Amino acid sequence: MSPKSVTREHILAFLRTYKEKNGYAPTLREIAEGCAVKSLSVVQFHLDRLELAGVIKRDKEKSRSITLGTESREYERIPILGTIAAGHPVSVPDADTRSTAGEWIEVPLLITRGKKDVYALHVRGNSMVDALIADGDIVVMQEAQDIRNGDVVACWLREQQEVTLKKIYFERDGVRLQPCNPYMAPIYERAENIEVQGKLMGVIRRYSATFPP
Amino acid sequence: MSPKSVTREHILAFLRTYKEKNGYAPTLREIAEGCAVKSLSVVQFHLDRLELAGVIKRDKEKSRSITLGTESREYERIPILGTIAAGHPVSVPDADTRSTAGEWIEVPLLITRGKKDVYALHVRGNSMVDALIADGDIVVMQEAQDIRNGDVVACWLREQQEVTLKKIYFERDGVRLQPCNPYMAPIYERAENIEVQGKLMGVIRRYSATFPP
DNA sequence: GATAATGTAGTACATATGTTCTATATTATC
DNA sequence: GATAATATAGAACATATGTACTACATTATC
Repeated sequence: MSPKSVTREHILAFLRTYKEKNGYAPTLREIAEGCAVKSLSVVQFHLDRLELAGVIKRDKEKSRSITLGTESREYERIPILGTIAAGHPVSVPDADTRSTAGEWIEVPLLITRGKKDVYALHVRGNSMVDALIADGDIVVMQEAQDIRNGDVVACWLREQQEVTLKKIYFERDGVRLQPCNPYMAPIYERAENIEVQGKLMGVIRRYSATFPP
Repeated sequence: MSPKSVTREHILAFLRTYKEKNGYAPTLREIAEGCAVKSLSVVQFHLDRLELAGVIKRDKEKSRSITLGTESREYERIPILGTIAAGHPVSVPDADTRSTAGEWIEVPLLITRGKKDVYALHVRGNSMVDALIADGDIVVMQEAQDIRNGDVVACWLREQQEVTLKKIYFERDGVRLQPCNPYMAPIYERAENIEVQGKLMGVIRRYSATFPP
């Protein structure tokens, strides 16, 4: 049997764990040490083969530039697919385009509850303070399906050309949109004017420490 | 208005797009070139600030080791020490009592930034909507120390006998408390009347699944 | 067993890259 | 306007890091 190079497999495994742990790729010397290989050229050799096989990719003369072809997906890692702002509808890439999303965030199970089709959006601007959502927040959303009374949804108001985050109630004359801020009054819309773009699952806010106001 | 350092924001944006495009982080020189900054030390300077603010993380003397806060895959388990409500001061048990805390929550490192003395509180009531915090939210706090201008703090107003969450600014005649809702006006208090009880680090909100109204 | 294919070691080198220092400009604060 | 805080520039430096080359060992194939 051809051993298929145990060292090569070892290097590949090392790459995965190292990137998982550190968030960036190792150097040739770190690989050599981590895989008990005594020579840099050996690492070069195997990396060349791995690259030829299309398992990894790296850029010439750039340090720590190894990227893995297979991205390990795991746990509660969800993609940050874009930005939500008042004047723009939420546009979410197709499921297949999603793998290329650059930013990810891990959110508590408390929020996602293990649901599928969950993604996150950066919040830009202060147009959603009436939903108690601030500029810079990250909102966790689920794709619009099975919307029920009381769900907090992002909906696009066609006439007004804006996105709003409100509790939704389907009533006999139309739709009631209730702000999350209990001190604010609801608005009423015809069903044709609203387009539900996603269901709100949670909010993650972080107060930046050292930035001036 | 304070510019919030346009260069710093630029660098942060550059980091995001570069990592998204290449799969690994840029070097200091690449950042300098990409952000039209002429000096490496300027890049160093801003990276230090960004790291201090917990937005990025990087490892000493390692090239291309910048990771974005939103990529952090780690969690921290922190105790939920009690409840924060308008009419009651925040009472936090001693550090030694803490191990016996019954409730815990896992929060993203994005929020805690690995700091010590971090704990969580349930929010009860709607008295803090002006801080964009809703009934049922969980706030992540840090014990009151090293409070700086612009920090969001929980403070007990002695005269009024109430807790409020506001951005704090120490000015020459007293203290300015600025609501997080940018559409609301600040209040001014004498320093003797306020007692800072903790620094706000983050908020976790979960929208409960479809309770009827 | 000869020969080629494959894998490993070692070393030298150029440069890519983070660090540190000083000096100067710009902006806030009182 | 004086003083501090913040931001930018420039250069010198140490080393981290990828590359290139030769030599030797191990395994496969006939």
